[in-house]
Amino acid sequence: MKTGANFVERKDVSKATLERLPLYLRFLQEESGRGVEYVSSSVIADAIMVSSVLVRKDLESVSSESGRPRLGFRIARLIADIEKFLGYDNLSDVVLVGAGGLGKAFLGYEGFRSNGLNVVAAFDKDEKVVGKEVAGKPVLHLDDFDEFVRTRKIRIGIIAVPKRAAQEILDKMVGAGIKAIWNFAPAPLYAPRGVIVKTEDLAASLAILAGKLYRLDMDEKEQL
Amino acid sequence: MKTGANFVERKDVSKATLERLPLYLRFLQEESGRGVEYVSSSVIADAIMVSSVLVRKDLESVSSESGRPRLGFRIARLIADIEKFLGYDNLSDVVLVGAGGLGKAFLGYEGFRSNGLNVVAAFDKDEKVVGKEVAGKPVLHLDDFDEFVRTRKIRIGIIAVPKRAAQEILDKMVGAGIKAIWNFAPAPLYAPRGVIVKTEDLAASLAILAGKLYRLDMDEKEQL
DNA sequence: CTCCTTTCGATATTTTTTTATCGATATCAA
DNA sequence: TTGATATCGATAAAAAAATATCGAAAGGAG
Repeated sequence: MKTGANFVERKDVSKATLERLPLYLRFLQEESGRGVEYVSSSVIADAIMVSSVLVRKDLESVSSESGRPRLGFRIARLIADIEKFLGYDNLSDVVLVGAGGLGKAFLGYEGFRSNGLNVVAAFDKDEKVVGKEVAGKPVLHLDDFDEFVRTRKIRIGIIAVPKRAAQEILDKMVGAGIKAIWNFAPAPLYAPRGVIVKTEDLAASLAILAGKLYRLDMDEKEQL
Repeated sequence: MKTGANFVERKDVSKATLERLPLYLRFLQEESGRGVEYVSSSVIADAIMVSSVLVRKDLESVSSESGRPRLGFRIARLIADIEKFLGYDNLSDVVLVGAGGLGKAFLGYEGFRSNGLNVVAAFDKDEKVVGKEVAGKPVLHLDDFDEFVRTRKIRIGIIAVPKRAAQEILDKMVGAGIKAIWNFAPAPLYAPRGVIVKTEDLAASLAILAGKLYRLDMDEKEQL
């Protein structure tokens, strides 16, 4: 057999590190907002609930400046470094396909902007929503998708359509030049090499949580 | 310093395995629906985009029956085993706090049900939404939260409120006896031991995707 | 100025997760 | 019946990620 997923994942930081960086960033921004100038790895560690060694290791890969003994890291610099590494310095435009419940929620979701992301428009086929605005963002007809994306050179797309339509939308996105896709349809999708797909299975995520709870209960019973 | 996160995570399966099981389950259910009776590890592997060895290893931890050479695994049995392991055999009731955009989306999200989860009601303070129904689920006032949860013995909660209210809601949930919390507010929350919290940072997730794309671009430029 | 404490950063170690390999076995076809 | 082969499961190896340890440096206290 062949070994599966062989996605784009260059650069030297681990996937796990990549997932922690935004958490560090958020914490640092908060501290910075409160006037703090320096922060030690253990403070970050406690806030994020990881070990301080891990924090230092993570920061090492992105920081342009060493931490200073007895003081810690310069927050301002750290923020700049992480943002640069994550690509937040150029606000990324994002398009969304599917203006149902979840789609609308994204249009209004606070916090994208602060992470350097900008959902510029939604697309749908349903005449009932096309032409309207949600949270100030236009809902356009899917027929206009291709041109819109091409002319704006948008490279990030969110899929929030029913399962059965998801693959079709993905293909459409790829055809329009989109390079990174965040998929919320509960279906595995196939994309050509060079296109990054992250499927976010909400049901599965919640299920994992429920599963943990379940097995926790079991353990408790065993102990009695 | 102290080593960080020390959460509930007993039983022998790895976290990574735990995250793949629902994906296997979904795939198996689809196949089963199409009348297939047996499936080999490589077929699952291809669908989920992992290696077949990994699939066998994962299944080993939960399956009550060995796979059969040349045939594969009995789908029906596998589904039952995974569901049992994940705790899907007792439909878990879930409550949601925050009936804004994201909250409403969850109330209507297809796919929870099929994963053994049942969002029974939403709670909010906003009089404009309280008393209404969304996707057939009632939106109740937050004042009734405690009683509702206690009498129904609900143990899973979803937080979909603005950041500033999140910790308060978490405390309320814990007070009402909830043991597992899925948090969508972009804030780190603190919970007592024994309560599982999974913070789902949508902005960060999208940011990670954008970051990958960004660094991919960088690499391409370097190569030219 | 000197000592003390905090914190870093480098290295080594452990743990976890994934992949590779290979003999055994059960089904299918002739 | 017999042989070919897809597929499993066990074991070993590799890779990846997290943790432990410790000397060095830098700021603060006396």
